Amino acid sequence: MPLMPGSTITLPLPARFDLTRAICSYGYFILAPNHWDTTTQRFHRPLRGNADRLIHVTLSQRPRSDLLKIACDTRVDRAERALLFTQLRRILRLDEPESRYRAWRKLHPEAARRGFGRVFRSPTFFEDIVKTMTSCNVTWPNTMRMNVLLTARVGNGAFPTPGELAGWSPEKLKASCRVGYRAERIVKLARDVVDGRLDLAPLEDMSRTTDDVFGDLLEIHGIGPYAAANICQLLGRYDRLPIDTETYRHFRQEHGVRHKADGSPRDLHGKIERHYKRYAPFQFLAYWFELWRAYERRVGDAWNWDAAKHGPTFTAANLKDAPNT
DNA sequence: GGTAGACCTGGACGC
DNA sequence: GCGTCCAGGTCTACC
Repeated sequence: MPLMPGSTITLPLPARFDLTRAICSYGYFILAPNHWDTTTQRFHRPLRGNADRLIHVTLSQRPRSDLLKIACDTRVDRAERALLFTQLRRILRLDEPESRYRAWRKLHPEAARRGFGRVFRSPTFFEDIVKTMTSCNVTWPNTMRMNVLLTARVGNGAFPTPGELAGWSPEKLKASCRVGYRAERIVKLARDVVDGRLDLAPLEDMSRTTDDVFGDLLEIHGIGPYAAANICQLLGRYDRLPIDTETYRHFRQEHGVRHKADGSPRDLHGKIERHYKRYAPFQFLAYWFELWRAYERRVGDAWNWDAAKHGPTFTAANLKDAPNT
């Protein structure tokens, strides 16, 4: 992505922050419109400025620097700089208190040594919900394709806003972006947000309990137990585990649980929750660190993953027979 | 409360 | 090239 002349701004970072680790920590970092350049180790994506105008940013950090460098492809004013900071703080989880991550590092020294803590997410809560919808009941390469098409055909190069998606019919979205039956759910979500029937702010309220938020998320059409738990972690609530078939596969391979000893899926579900309970309230981070390390042992460090080359390898068919060495 | 079947797509496979 | 099967999480109808 060529850099156009524009503003370069900086954002202070907490001690020990590592941009590479923070970005390359969750699969969404290779979903459009995110782009991680494995050669330069820089992160590109479009963000929204005044009146939702597009601003392409390139993020970089010098070794051991406590400043994030943000190169923009256009000049930004003070108001837009504040908008960019809000979105970037969310992506990098800089809006979460550092004390939480100190507690996490103390609880899990191995993760601390690897610099694993802040897990990548989207610049807006809405994008995280839609990305989660596109990751359900579908293989990972298909999730990647849906996000490419949503970005290209609805968002004109950026991830679509609720307003943009609300203007599409489910039929047109299905045909154009290959999202299948998710089209009706995505459009309904967008329209509910635009029309004020769904207020996302209470879901981001960290003074509420996770059980409360989880229950509200289940009220959203298209969000079931797995998606709600995943959205909880995206909201910074790590005490819920998004357990899916990939979790089952990983747990069986990583912990040597045999099929005969598994019992029913519900039994295995309970076993998984009991296993990670020791890391409360950071169960998700412990689980994800373990799963992410298993992926890296197979295909190399995440910061060298190229979307086109490595994306298609993350399918159950490819992973199920390979040992977690 | 539990369960079966439909939803939708793309890839794998057999012919 | 075509048809069939499969993986994936959620919803709905039914018991």
